[in-house]
Amino acid sequence: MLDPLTRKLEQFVRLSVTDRHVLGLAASHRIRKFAARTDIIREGEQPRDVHFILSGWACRYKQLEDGRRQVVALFLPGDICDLNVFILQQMDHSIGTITAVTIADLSREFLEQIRTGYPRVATALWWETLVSVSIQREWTLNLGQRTASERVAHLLCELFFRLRVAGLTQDANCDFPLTQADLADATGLSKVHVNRTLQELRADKLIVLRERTLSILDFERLASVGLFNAHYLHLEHEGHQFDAND
Amino acid sequence: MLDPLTRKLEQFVRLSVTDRHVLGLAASHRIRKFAARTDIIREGEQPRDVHFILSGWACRYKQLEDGRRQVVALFLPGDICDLNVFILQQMDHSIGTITAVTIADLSREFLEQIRTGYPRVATALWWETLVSVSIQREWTLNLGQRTASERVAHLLCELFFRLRVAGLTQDANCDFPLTQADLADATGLSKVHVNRTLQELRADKLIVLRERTLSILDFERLASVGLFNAHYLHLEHEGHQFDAND
DNA sequence: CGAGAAGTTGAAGCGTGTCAAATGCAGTGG
DNA sequence: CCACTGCATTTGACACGCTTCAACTTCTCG
Repeated sequence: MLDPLTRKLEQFVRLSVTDRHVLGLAASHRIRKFAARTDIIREGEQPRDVHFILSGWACRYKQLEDGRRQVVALFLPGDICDLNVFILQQMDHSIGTITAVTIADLSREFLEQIRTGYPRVATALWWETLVSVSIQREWTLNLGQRTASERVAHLLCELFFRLRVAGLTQDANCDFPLTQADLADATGLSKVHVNRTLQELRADKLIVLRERTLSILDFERLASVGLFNAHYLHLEHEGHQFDAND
Repeated sequence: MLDPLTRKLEQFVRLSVTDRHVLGLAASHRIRKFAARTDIIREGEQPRDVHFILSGWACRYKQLEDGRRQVVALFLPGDICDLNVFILQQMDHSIGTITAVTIADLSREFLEQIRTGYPRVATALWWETLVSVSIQREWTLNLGQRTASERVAHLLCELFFRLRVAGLTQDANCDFPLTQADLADATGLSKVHVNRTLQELRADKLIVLRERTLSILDFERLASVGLFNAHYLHLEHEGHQFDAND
């Protein structure tokens, strides 16, 4: 079994044995665990490390002074939070856990070492960053243009897709620890309306969602309801020019 | 007068004479002009260069199949579009001009040269990228949580702030080439509602906006209406550890 | 078994969208 | 110089998607 960081980056670039070795070391070095519903880092704090999620779900969120809360990104196992954000002086948002989470801290020094000595790994990290930015743009589109049912359907498609790539689905099923309140914060809808929207999707025989498990009954139709097109996830893996030869 | 790319990057990092020299060359090498309301690159195409905006306004936008359109970012003079996006196979969005625009194309080779030989410049480019991603997150918050008048006020504050940093304001005034339709696409509102919202801001003596010129009558109050806080623009310039000594 | 969290339901209100028409403004050609 | 054209802005009336509030039910877990 590959270590998770190698697995993640090989989505983008084929790595050499030494590449894998250095990643395996990095991802097993400093491990931290967090309980569900706690903050890993808060707005205003100074970021120290890059976080690699080994297990569990987390989110990036921003809050307005009056308490309104927007989840601006969701992190699944294998995701990397805030590559090189330590260039900035302070966090402009917080990162909190949804479930219990295990992370590997990747140090500034490690990343510097990658940058200078492991170009393919650096490329893969770049790629991962660009994908997460692309997802951010798609969320902007989601919030700005899609209706409630489109938003929810789109988000479910995206998450299922990303989980599948991470090997965290069984057939059409996956763990789904988000509460309706979480979905509301991520889609910019009220809890009540998320509830009604989910009922609509259930009534249309598109999904089953109960006991923290999601089943997609008809991905095609769900994708069409959510106007979902996976292009923005950039999973093409056609970067053969970057592949290792050894 | 500094060349514009040096000016931009010195927002973040103090550069050496050689740093400036190489940037001056890069930003004067391949220059292209585009008319207003044309596309620089379209969704699905393969990106070739990074674009540095010498003059004019442009935007990044995404469209749904049925025509709904979301502006996900605005580019002002001095902004850089899509740093290193050429790692990806194809554009997941389009970039179009608002006004006539002049860009300098920065080649892949130039950026590679920077990465290996000009670490402070590379850091500054990184910083610029991280800021643009931070802006993207703030827009997500804007669309997800703020009301119509908050959204518009917030956007006006952000643009005025960015223009000021770029030296493109005179006192409380600036050129403002966005139409109400553009504002609608950027804020996820309808044109009609943007119109009413602007009237509200005008009635409250917060702004004057006519003949493509914006005047901010009371920035403090406009910022408070829009729940605007400039932190996310990361203009602190405290990265002294990165400054050049020569 | 009890208590708090998560989910569900109904009713009412409002913020924003939609539609349609009028006005203003700038550029173009006769 | 004026009519013509087209785009941007403005206005009014109405519709509706979503929010809010409040109560109730169902889960979860110590």
